[in-house]
Amino acid sequence: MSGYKEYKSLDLPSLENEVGKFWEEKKIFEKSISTRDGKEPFVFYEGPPSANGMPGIHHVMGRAIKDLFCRYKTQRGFQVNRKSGWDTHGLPVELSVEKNLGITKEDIGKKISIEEYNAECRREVLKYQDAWEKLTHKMGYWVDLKNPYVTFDNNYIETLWWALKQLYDKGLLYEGYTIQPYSPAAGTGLSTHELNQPGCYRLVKDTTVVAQFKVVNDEKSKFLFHDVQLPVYFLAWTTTPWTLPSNTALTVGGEIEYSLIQTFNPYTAIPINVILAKSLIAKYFESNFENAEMKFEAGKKELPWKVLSTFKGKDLDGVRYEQLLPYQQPTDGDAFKVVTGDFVTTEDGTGIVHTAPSFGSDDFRMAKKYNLGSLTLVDKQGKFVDGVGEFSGMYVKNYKDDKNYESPDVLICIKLKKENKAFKVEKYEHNYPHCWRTDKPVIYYPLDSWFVKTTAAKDRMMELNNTINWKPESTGTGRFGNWLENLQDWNLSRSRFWGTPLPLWKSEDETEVVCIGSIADLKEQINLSAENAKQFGLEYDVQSISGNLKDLHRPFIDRIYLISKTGKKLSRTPDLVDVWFDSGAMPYAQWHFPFENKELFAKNFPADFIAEGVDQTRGWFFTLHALATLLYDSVAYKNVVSNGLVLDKNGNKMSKRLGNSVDPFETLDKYGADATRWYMISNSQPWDNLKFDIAGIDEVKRKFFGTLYNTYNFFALYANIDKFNYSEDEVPLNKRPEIDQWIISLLNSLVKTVQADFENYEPTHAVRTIQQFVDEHLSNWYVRLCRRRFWKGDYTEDKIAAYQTLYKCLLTISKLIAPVSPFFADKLYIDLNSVSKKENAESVHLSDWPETNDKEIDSSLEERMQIAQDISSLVLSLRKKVNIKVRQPLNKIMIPVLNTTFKSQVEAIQDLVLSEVNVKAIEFITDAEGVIKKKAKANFKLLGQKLGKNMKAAADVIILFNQKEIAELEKNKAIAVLINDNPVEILLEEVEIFSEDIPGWQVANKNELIVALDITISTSLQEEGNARELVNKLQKMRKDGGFNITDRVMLSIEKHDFINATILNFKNYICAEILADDLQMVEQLSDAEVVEVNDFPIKIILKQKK
RNA sequence: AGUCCCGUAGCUCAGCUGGUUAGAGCACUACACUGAUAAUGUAGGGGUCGGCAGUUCAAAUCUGCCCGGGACUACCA
Repeated sequence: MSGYKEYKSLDLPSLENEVGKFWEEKKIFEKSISTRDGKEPFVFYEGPPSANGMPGIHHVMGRAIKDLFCRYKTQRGFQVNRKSGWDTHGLPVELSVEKNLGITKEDIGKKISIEEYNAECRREVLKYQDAWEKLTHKMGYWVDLKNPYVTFDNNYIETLWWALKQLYDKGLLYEGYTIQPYSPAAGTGLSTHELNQPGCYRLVKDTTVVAQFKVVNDEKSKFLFHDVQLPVYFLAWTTTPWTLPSNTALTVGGEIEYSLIQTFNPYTAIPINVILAKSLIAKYFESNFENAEMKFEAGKKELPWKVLSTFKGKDLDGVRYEQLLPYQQPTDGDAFKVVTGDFVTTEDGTGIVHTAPSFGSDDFRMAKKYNLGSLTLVDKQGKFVDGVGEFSGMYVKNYKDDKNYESPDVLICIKLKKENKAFKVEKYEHNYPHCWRTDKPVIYYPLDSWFVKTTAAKDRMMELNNTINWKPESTGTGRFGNWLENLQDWNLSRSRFWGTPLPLWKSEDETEVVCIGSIADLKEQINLSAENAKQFGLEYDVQSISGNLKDLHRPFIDRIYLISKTGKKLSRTPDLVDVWFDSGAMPYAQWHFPFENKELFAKNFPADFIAEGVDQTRGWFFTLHALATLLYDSVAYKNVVSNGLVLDKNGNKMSKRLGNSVDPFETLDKYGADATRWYMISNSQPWDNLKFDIAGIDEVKRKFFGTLYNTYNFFALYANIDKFNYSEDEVPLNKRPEIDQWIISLLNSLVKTVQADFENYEPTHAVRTIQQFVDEHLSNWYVRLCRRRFWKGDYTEDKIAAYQTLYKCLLTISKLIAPVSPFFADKLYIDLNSVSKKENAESVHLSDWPETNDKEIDSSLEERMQIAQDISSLVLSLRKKVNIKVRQPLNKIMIPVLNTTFKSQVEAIQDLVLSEVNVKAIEFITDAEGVIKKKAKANFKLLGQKLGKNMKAAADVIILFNQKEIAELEKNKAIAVLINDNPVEILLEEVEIFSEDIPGWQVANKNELIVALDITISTSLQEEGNARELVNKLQKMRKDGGFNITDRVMLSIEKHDFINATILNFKNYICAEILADDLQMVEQLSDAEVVEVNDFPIKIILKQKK
């Protein structure tokens, strides 16, 4: 029979390689699903990564979390399908293609055809697929890579169309002309997601101006001119002076108080009256010069001012003013008047907001509400259109990196200053969004877009969100909840090339719109178009148009046009769909639902579990949720883990630029996936950021895997000698020694804890608990104390019990760690099981989660063992204090006992302790002898509630209780005392009674436990100590001599006064320990080895018996 | 600017619903032990629990404000 595999060293990477090959050959992953056929599914959705970039170490983190719960659920008996996916559309792909080809957006369709361009994107997008798959295998992430969903797939797109059509039919898809972030440099609108790439908002210094808008004196405004004949101006602040030519209104807050102030223009010194929010006066005027003499020179600081009147914003409603920069006038509505809006604040500016409907969304809203006209005097390239005087053709920001660039912001301010239209011009530092791709400032610009009316389902989305189990909870209620509360409609349109085309066909006059929900639908529309065309005598070649259906991307789809029944030509709206729609619709699209797999979909919706980075909260987590709510009035996922970032060891973000990023392949190659995964999961909660330190992986490897490996090797070594293969009947637990019962009890508790933690998506606690069990309890206590049981004596029931116990612990551990460290776990499982054949699973990942047995949990035993460990630790520390090595036996330890339960607890573990600390006996000291002095201490928790304010005084009283008082308390279970002159009865259970030091002994204590050690060494103890020392040296000689553990030996020792008696008295012991068949004392030994035994040189010859 | 998370030993982190010597591992130092040996044990130093206030008999723990780090959100003129 071949025994348990023994190992020379722990080499995780090569072990993983081997296990990985085994999984592949035996199709273990496939079996982990197929063997669960018919079982309850546990539905997991894989968030699709984009394979146009290399995977990073944070992907290992994210995937470790996903993998561990899927594996765990499999062990629990669920069937866990894991379809992989690739996110293939979107700007990042397009941009890297542009970069590769050295082109810009404007070149597409000119220098390169859309067809070629998109073909390039298709190639680019899976550029690193190999690397991703390699990482997947290497890190042991189990996901079905053979049948991934790919978002550029026609089938996938068809489902997206279906979803869009559903929304369209429900009236949840609409077209709107709105103000959106727009990057003139990139020539595209930007999504909020893109705008919120890290670093997009940057502190910039802009030239800002408080402009003067001259009030028209008429019926409405005459209250402003009542006292004075001076011109009156509204003061309005802007950080974007370039929008001033497009100003068509001013917005005030209806309830905000405004003041009319008499003063001078600081630049021209022309006497003026100005209007601004009362609470902001101090921002522009110094209190020193209030009501000063009305005299001012340009450039001086002493600007006199005087409040003439104060009124509410609503009084200004409808007041007209003269256009500030009259280059062009709006034709689409009223203009140049004051309106009221609730968004106005008095935090900065003047409380009067310059309103340019084309360049701000609040502005746009005001324009809609008050039917204001608009001026769009900047084109899509970001330059002023013709007809804006000297500014015509100028770029509003330096988009072209022109060295001689002059900012229109500055020029406009200069102009306004000269014309007595600027009250204050200054540089101002503020956050402003920039295009993440071009680094250039974004402007807000009116664009036509299609929206999903997510606001319609806002309340429902919030309700459904409350049913989702978020880890951590705060992300769900806080970050996600707040986001839902402030929900805006979802802007779907993207004017790009590589992505899912919007399935909308429109007539040129925009009166007719068709939304297509499937390829069949489109075919039908094409056939209908042919009929309609015939009716109107138009040409329409069904064949050539249908030829464009093979690939639903642009440009083919754009070539399809339709003819409506009124004879109008309908062309496709050229926009693409936001890529987040792609991934948000993956629950449906991954199955090509509803065109195929209806049942499969029904079984796999919603997901039980998803996990991604916290940065996906407003990304994937949102789009999944929004679409599920809108389409199915359901959540898309029931449990979601949002993990934090992986930072470098100093807590900085990893970036290629800083050179502090960690290569996942290198890490996995060097340390292995198991150690890396274990480190990541154990080091910090998944939702906290991980400060990734390579040294931590090393520690995990040594501390955890090293210990576990050592424990296994220890087991294998002796089990092989004894040919233990678990063929014997199970030794009943109650027939096994206490220590076996104890470790089994702990093991049961461990399984329970770990199981609960995994169920609650708390992997970190689970992993730490396992680690503690393996290190502290299994290795450093159980194995350490039981070593002799394994290598001493015959193959008795006790020995079998020891093997069975340790085997069970190891096998159970292999199952518990399988979700987190799948390779090592499987190796351990297979190595154990291949000899015992106790289980019939081929791999730990096909095995079932261990059962727990509450009857095997014995908390009083666990408590006892804790006492044993404490006593041992105290005795060892005492030995250390007096410098007596453990090999030197001592007579006794003494322990004061204050009650009988404690005494019986110690008696039960007496033998363990005695052999552990090498002492002959435990002596119990009771207070009957009067040796120990009792003390009492308040139980703060109990007494605090009872006494409240008197707690402190009571504690002081109790600690001073004398022996008599304590005796009374113990006898009567209560004692009456005076606390702050109040009579109070203190109950026995409200105090803790402990003993003070034992006078005259070497004592040590831990909390209430006190241990004293008798350190007198008699001659026989000394001899025994010598014997043990000698045995130790002989064992070393055996080992150095390369003897096998089971080899028998012959021993000769040269006589020496120091050792003669020892050998005489302990001959049998010595021989037994070192497996000597013969021990001879000789007068003189030549060629002998000299060993020091307790400082005396002893000559010895040790020979292997042939 | 708002929302959320984090701040405990040199490092990485525990410390649950407030309760009296604030813990563990790593690292460091010293000493032991050892047929699990590229392990193990014991002891030691090292903390104003980010700061300030409040609630309470009692605060690392609850509340408020502030500081520092991070994430997310944001047209704030």
